[in-house]
Amino acid sequence: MPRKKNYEDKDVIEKATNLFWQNGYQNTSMSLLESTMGINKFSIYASFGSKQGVFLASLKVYRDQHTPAIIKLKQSSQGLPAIKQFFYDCLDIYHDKESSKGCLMSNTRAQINNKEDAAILSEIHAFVEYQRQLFIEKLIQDGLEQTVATKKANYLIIAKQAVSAASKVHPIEQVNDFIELTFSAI
Amino acid sequence: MPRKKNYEDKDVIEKATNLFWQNGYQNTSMSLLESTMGINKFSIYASFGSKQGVFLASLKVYRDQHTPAIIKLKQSSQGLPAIKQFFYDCLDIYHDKESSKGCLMSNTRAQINNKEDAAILSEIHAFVEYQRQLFIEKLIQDGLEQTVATKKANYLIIAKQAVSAASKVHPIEQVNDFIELTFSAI
DNA sequence: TCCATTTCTAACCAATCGTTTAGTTAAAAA
DNA sequence: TTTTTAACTAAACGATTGGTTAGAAATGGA
Repeated sequence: MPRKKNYEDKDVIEKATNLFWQNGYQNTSMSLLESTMGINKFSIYASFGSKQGVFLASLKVYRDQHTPAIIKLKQSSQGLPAIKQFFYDCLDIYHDKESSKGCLMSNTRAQINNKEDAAILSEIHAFVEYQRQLFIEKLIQDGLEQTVATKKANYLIIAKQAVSAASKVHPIEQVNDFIELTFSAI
Repeated sequence: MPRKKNYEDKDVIEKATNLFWQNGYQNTSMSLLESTMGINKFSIYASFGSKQGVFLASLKVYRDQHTPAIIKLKQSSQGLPAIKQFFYDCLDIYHDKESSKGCLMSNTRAQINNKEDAAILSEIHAFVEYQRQLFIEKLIQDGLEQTVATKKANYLIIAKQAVSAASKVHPIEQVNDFIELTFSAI
């Protein structure tokens, strides 16, 4: 009996994701979201509850973009080389015609320090922790001991953060060199 | 003939520096600066022109805090080991009773994306580029070729960014491990 | 056709942002 | 002591922030 929505949550949240990715959470205002998503503030709040709600939904969209690369890594028979390939696959995700926007998760963690954004930080932590566990799994698959694998996974997680930050500032060749040298260390 | 100022620019800008370092540029409001610096908004604008002016002055204070570590690196007879020591010296600067605030320059570069903040980004770029050149200089001192030294310096600059970001999130032992593995690669 | 229900538009809210200004106070030159 | 000049206080500026709401428009079952 009610009136029908003339937009799909999936469609508008994808536009929001790209906007957050470009501008960051704080630098993306509700009015900008309004015009980019193509729907009214009322509709945004009806569908997502708050600006943070829109962002959390965007993080899920962003997370899902990694699923192919994650599956590829998970199912690889190789260990360390597959992790390196995963670095390059993610680097591809960061890039968007000529320039890199970096990793939305890493970007956000660097921009947020309010306590009220705990839900966001927790989502980011889960994203990173999942990858860390996956790295450990693959390194053990290579025959490494648990403690050694963990240490190297910690190293790789920090290095991956660096790849995200560096891709936004440094030329792609320097980022590639960084990845190669990073993996030559272990 | 005029009335005397009852504050020193040097004193109030030091307080502003710590505030920016804790909260970031955008999350530090003029009212917060007012109360922390202990002077009125009028005085802030009289002395520094704008919020960006306060921040640029803060960046200079921050830069100067690195002078001892820079001199130590510059005058060292060692090459790569001295650079590693420089990493640890900077890590000390980031730490402030129990927790790390990271590098103010790195933090800011990760937080800023407005075009109007070009002056800030240029200051940061100069800070980083100076260190990159210094790394190249020390690596050549080790007997490396120019091109090889440059490649390794690029790697180290990205790694140093990573140290800053990681120090804010990961336990100190993991950051130390990262530094050791980073330098074992070259 | 009427009614219940939901989405839409558009104006509006209080709070806060960085910045400015009118008016007062203090201090040194005259 | 008077005058001049700059530093001070405090209030307000217009713009923008995230968020709300009243009422019109649209839908489908009765």
